Amino acid sequence: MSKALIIDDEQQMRRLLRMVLESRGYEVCEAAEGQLGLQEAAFQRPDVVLLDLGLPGLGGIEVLKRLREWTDVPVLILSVRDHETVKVEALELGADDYVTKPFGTAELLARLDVIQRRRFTRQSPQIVAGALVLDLLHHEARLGDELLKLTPTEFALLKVLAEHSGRIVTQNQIVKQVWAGQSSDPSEGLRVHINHLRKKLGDSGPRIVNEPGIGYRLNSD
Amino acid sequence: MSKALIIDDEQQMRRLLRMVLESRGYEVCEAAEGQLGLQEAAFQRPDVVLLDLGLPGLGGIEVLKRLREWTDVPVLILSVRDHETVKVEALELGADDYVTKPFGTAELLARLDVIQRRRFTRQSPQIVAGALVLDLLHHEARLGDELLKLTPTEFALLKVLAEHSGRIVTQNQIVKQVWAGQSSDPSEGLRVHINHLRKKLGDSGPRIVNEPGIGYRLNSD
DNA sequence: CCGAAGCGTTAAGAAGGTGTAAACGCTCGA
DNA sequence: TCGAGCGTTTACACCTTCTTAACGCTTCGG
Repeated sequence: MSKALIIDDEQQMRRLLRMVLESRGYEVCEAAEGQLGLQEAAFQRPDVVLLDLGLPGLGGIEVLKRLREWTDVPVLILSVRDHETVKVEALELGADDYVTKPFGTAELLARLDVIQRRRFTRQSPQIVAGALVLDLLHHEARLGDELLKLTPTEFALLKVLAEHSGRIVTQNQIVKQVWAGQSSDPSEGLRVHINHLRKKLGDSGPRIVNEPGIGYRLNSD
Repeated sequence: MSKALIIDDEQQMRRLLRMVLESRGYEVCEAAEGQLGLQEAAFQRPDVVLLDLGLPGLGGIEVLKRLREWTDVPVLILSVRDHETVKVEALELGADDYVTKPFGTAELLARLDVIQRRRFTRQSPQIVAGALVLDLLHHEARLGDELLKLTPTEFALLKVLAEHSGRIVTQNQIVKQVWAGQSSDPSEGLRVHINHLRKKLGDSGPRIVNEPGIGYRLNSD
């Protein structure tokens, strides 16, 4: 049986959600405030979290952020606002889906189903090259424990190199994949981005070595 | 789960293909136009591409050509035409197989299976001459376990020699292939590059022997 | 024996590719 | 409207690679 954690300050909403969820066979626990929600999450280890964005005190976004620091539990966002920015922010922080109040119970349950099903099949597609790990889903690059701060172009570039880790990738291949379908000729700028990447990768991690006249190679040792 | 990319301008065809593929467990993405198809291919990284030859705008042949500039993803050609010439052209450009519309779903799936199975067993085109292995795709030259560090010219030169391993290659032939399309006359400099190659090949591996007045020969023993 | 032709080897200048920093222009959000 | 972040361009120093030239060696025919 799955366990669900509700974090919402309105008691009425909590009661409604509890009824719907219990009727569906969920075990339910609640928290009326952000800080308590985090404690409950750590203590109860729910299988899914329903999080209201309009929390007093510690806001929903902040709760989600702290939650994501240590767990990947699926989070379904509840909000009366339909501000696109907040929605996007929440999803980028790793929320799994979003429902706008008021919502029908059918819609809620449907989205929960999707999340739960995804949970078992999901594992982020990722590319590993030595200590370097690229999480394609979350657009994250890690070097050991450290989270690299890469621009989109840098990420795409590193992705191409890491996909063929240890082998040469032609400059042509790199340009075609990173700048797919663009008319401008970035063959000059490629060197600049390589330079940036090398700086961010540092001295200890994998190295990007040049094969003069041909292309680049990512050496993961 | 494998990911398939459909590039076809007819929506009906795309829908049909999507149904068939998804029922087989493929994850499907689509593009209705050639240029978009190329972008999708770069972005989505499909495991197989289904490409219609009769595309408006950027034609199917052209799409295949550009695709092959940077990826080896298996491509299955779809076409209403049964023109032998186009078929041959596509296959020579590196298409993996060909289905003529209208086609049965069984036939389509069978060919996809073949392509997918081949994908895992396939290896880069390479030239072998004794202990020397030239990987043309990755621009790598190996002598036993050792990776040779060759300049582009040296690699091209060694490639010509290795292709005709054990046979004489005329100086003329060498120059024509290595310095194809260049105006300068490097017939003098050839000796220098041969010299460099011999040094890098060492004493134990294959030897480049001279046939006075004629050309060179690569002896793989 | 001698000279010429072809080849191997080395060195040095020329050409082109690469690393790096800085400046510019663009987009997007505050 | 402004500023931050990012992509791109530009410029220049540096290094690799290519080419050219020179010289000594071997071979072969006169």
